[in-house]
Formats: sequence, structure tokens, C-alpha cells
Amino acid sequence: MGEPTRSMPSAPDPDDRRRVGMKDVARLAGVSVKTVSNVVNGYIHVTPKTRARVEQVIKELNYRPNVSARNLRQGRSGIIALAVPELDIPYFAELARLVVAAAGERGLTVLIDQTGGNRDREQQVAKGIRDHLIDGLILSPLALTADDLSARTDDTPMVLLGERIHNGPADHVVVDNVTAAKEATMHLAALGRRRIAAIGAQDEAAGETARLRLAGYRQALEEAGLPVDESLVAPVAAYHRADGARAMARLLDAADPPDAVFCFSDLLALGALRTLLERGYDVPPQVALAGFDDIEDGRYGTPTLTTISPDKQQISRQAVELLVERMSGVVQGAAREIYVDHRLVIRESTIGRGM
Amino acid sequence: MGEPTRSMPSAPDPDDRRRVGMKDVARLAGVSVKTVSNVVNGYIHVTPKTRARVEQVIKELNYRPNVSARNLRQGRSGIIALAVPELDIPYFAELARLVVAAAGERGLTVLIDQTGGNRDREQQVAKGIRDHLIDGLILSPLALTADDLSARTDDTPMVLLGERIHNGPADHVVVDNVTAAKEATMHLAALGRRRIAAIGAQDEAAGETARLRLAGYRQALEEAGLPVDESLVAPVAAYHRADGARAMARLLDAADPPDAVFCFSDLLALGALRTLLERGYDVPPQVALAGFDDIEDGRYGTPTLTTISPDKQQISRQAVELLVERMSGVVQGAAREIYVDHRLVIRESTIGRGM
DNA sequence: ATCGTTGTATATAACGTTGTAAAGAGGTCC
DNA sequence: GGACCTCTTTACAACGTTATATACAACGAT
Repeated sequence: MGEPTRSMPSAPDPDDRRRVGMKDVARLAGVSVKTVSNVVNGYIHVTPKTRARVEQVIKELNYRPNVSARNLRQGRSGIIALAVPELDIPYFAELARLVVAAAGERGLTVLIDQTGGNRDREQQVAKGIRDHLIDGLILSPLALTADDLSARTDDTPMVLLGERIHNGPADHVVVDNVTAAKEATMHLAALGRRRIAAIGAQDEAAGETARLRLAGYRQALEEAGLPVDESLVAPVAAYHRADGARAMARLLDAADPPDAVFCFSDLLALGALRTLLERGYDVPPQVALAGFDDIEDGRYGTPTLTTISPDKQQISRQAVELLVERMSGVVQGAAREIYVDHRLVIRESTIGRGM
Repeated sequence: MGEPTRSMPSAPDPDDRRRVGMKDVARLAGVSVKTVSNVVNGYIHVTPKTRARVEQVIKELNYRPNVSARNLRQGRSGIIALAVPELDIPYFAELARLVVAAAGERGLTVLIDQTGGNRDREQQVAKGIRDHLIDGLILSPLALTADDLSARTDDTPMVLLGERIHNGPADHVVVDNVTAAKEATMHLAALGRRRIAAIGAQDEAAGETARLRLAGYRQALEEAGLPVDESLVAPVAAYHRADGARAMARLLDAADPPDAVFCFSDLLALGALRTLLERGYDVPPQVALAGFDDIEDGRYGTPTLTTISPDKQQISRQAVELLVERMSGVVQGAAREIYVDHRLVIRESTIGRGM
């Protein structure tokens, strides 16, 4: 009776639920742990015979490498974070899907943070709330300022989406908002619309994106020889459907209502559309409507929505690529700014169905 | 000349970018690493003075605990995975938002996997593709079978959403689909509709959810004393807008078109609506339309969409709670099945705007 | 034969944290 | 004044991996 308390004689090991590790594989295959590691990692200098044997045992024991240990040893986790305002804003949902896919192709796992567009939360995320857990961060900020970013002490690589912060300390991927907004507005003007409203202006402090799209809108009016009527520029608190609906109501209640509206997001446009239809307006004959983002909802509403379609696939891929370059240390220098393509997609809300 | 190759005499430590660890904090605070650990983890028996000193140094060095090391030591990661078909299906996006929030309240981080509703991918996820990285899994399967699940070897706790698999080996959170579908159909019948179609039937193999909703639809017809006309049941390949649009077109092209349609998802309903409006039907006077899911799009379309609203908040919270209970080992026994509330939300697509 | 060269395999030491067991530092009680 | 507490702190050994440096073969070329 060597070990009295150990186990009943029959059962081999009643509580042998220990996770199987390389040690176990190594023992059973009659090799060292490092050799197992080499097999797992596809190291070249392993005899086909040893490799086969090890792989056999791995399958037998259903061995899976422990990611935490690997991460600890290698100093990285293979996880990147994607921080967006809210996942159920369609634009961000579509973006998230693509980012997750793009990251997957590079063997990276994506962890999603929702900031609610809240500045504190965005600051926390940028400052490294997930520190040590993530190798990199893709952040789509709404309220963050350039100062917030400079205050960042964490050195985890970061890529920004949207052009909230120019000349900031981080790479960013953007759409040429000015040109895009201009194209959309020009399209409305080309249709003969004279009183073109804009929905989506925002507080100077809050939205760089809004500022740029507004600038594009104004440039277009000027180029088309149309007067700029400040009463046609409707500010919103946020970019939700409800804001678009309210803004549209205000525009319609005013003295001389618009005959066209350029909304700075599709969600705003869908809200505006709801108000228009509710009040019996025909879209487009009476009012033409254009949005921005090209979310799927816009493709299936009635009427379908004319919109600016940023190349989301390109945005996602670029973001992941920039990030990977920083993470690997291949790229070191100053912040980079990447512009991605966009195009005007003309649908029923501006040109009608009859065609 | 002790170490000739080490470094130039001037710079104190040119490449001292080493991550700061507990060791560094300990040295500077003049305590042991374990004491630092105790402070970080809020251990009770630490003198206020020592605690203050350590916290001071922590702040000074901007120290953050290394999650990988902690995970390795503790055997868990604090990360759970949420696997959904696609993030840009609004229903899943809304669910994801809520799950991330609910998990956050419990100190858990959520990592999102997209299965595309693909069975292989769902199998992989269930089998533990993220093994060792995650402490638990919330899976919303589309194509997975009960057999696939029994074949699961990984013992990571798992909670299923939707009732694809009854009597399976895992806890699951469901809506009473039969009753809900019945309520929606009854509502249409109560409005005097006689030819009520259903869009969303699916292959026996593919959709348990579809089967249940179809059963509820049939029960309602029977109870309302309406004949069951199989030509009014439209199958779909998937639950996207496009499928709803096509199915609706087929129904309208048939001999005796319906005067009401119950769609098994809001996305299908939005697709169907698009077809109806495109063809000049008035909704609801000519055709009444009801959906299922209560996604935000349905609240802002024209007309707004009557739908079954499952309590998504409750679904998310329950799922996280069940999972946490399993992860902590508090609950051990057989699989549990939790039903969450739903309610019929009546909007314009069935009763019109005039009201 | 001897020396490299190349290809395989291994032992050992990290990575940064926490659990264990045990050592000090004070006190209180007979 | 010693024995016995309680409170605080510590040294050390894990956790499961991979990097480093090295040993051992086998093989040509000298």
C-alpha cells in the first residue's frame, strides 16, 4: 500500500479531467515537448515519421494548444479589438462583419467593444482598457478629440476609421467625405432641384465627418449656382432614424420647404423618408432624397435609396492591413492616411421608378 | 570591462521598452510581487500604508496586469464567444449588442464569430475552434443538428439560442415560437382576413424554428375556422429581404392571391413589402402584413411593421446568466430550457395609419 | 581518419501571474 | 514571560508554451 489516499483500485483515474498539454502528448509519443511544439507549429526540420507519430497522438488525445500560454510566451494574443459606437447601427454592423472576416483571413480574432459614441468610453478604449489582451485596436470614434488621442499612453497599435482626427498620432482610413457629399448634392442639382436641404449637420465639437459633408454640400450648391440657404441646413443630435424624422418634420414645417434633401447618413434618410411618406409627400416627384453609407435597408425600402456607397470591404481590409503592419513592426514611421473609394449609387429616391 | 558588448556608456537603457510587470512595481515599492498581486486583486489583509505605496507606484509606472499570464495561471480567460450567422442581419446585431452589454456587466469580454449559418462552421465553433481561449460559448445555430452537438468533445460550457435542438446536451434560451406565430396569425384573422399566407417555411432538415412557426400558423387557421391552403405557404432558402421579396412575388402571381401575409421574420416581411408596394398594392387595405423579430427597420418603414417582439434583452441576459452558472460550476445537471417573453406589436402594416 | 555541414531532437530557462505554505510582527491572555 | 492568537508579508512553485543553445547523428569532402 504505497499511496493509501490516492484512488480506488478499479478506476484508472476518476478525476483525470486535467487539460491535456504538450507534456502528455510528448510522453505518449516518446518525444520531447519541444518536438511536439515543433510539429504543432509546422517547423520544417521534423522527420516525417516523428511528425506522423506526434500528430497521431495529438488526434488521439484531442490535444489543443493553450492559447493563454502561447500568448504569454510570445507576448501577443492574436486578438484585435474593434470599437464602434453601436453594433445595431447597420453601417457599423456591416463594417464589423467585414472586419471580422478580414481579420480571420490573417488568423486574428476580433473582440468588439461598443462605445455608444460616448467620449469617456472612447477615451478608455483608446487608453487601453483591454491592455495586454489585444495586439491592436481599430477604433471608429465619434466624440474623441485629437487631444484625447495625444494623451494616450498605451502603445498598442491603433487604426482609426472615419476622419474625426487629422494629423493625429494614429493611422486612419477614410472616405473623401467632401467630394462624396459634393457628388450627391450635384446629382440632386442636376435633376433640376433648386431648394436642396441637408440633414445631419452637427456641433463643431462633435463631428468632423458632419463638417466635411456639409462643406461638400456647400461646394456643390456654389458650383451649381444655387443660393446657400442656412435654413435648409438641419442639425441633428445623432445619426439615428428618429433624428432624421424629426429634422425632416422641421424642414417641412418651415416657410419654403425643400424639393430635395441630402442626408448625411442612410439612417437619417430613412427617418426623413418616413416623415415624408407619413405626410403624404411623393418621393421623388415632390421631394428627392439621397443618403450616405449604402446600408442594406436602403436597397429594400420603397422607394429604394440613392446614396453614397463607400467601399466598406476596402475600408475593412485596409484597416486590418495597416494594423497588422504596425503590429508586426514592419512599419514604424508617422501616421498614415488612406483614402478608400466611394461611388454614387442612384436609385428610386431621386429618379423614381418609372424610368 | 565587465560586459564589453552591452551598451554605450551614456544612455541609461536605450531599449528599455520592456513591458512593466509586477516585478518592477514590487522593486520600486519595496515589497514582494505577491503583495503587489494582493493589492491589484483587492486582497483584504494589506496595510493601508503598503496599499497606498503600491498603488502610487502602479500609477507612476502605468502598470497593467498581463491578462495572458493571469489566464494561464487561473485557467480561464474571462472571454466568451458569441456565434451568430451574420452580424449584419439586424436581429443578430441587436442581439449581439445586448449580449455584449450583459456580459460586460459581469466582467466578461465577448468575442464574435460569424458562422454564415453554415453547418461546417457551426460545427467547428461548437467543437471548440476557440478552445482554451474562451470560457464559454453562446451559439445561435441555423443548420446544426442534434447529432452534431452530441459529437461535441469539447467541454467548454455552451448555451444555445433559438430552439434548433431540443433535448440537446446544452442549455438553451427560446421563444415560444408556436404560440407567437399563432398570435400573429390570429391577429390577421381577427381583422377579417380570409386568405392568410405564410412566408418562411423551410426544409424539414434546415429549420426547427420555421417548423414551429408554421405549426403555430396552422393552429391559428384551424382555430379561426379558415381552410388551410398549402399553396399559401411559401418556402424560402434563407431569411433575407431578397427571399421575402421573391416569395411574395410568387404568391401574387398565383391564381388566388392572399389578402394577408405572416412572415416568419421581419426581414422577410420587409422584402415582401417591397414587392407589394412595387406592384402597386396598398398595405394594409389590400394586403395586411405581419413579421417576426421586431427589428428597428420595421419601426421606421412605411408602413410600420406589425410584428412579434421577442424580449431580446431577456434573451441576452438569460443566455449570459445560464452560461455564467455553468462556467462557475454552480450548476451541473441536465440541460435547461428557458422560455422568454414575447408580445404582438400591432402597427400600420396590419391596421393602417388612419386609426 | 578528420573535419565540417546539415538535419533532427532535446534540456532548460524564460514569459507574468497567483496559490500555497510558512515566516515575521504585533498583540492578548493566562 | 511564555504560549497562543491574528494580521501582514514573503519565497517559491506552478500554469503550458516557445527560444536558445546545444547534443547527437549521418554524410560528404578533404
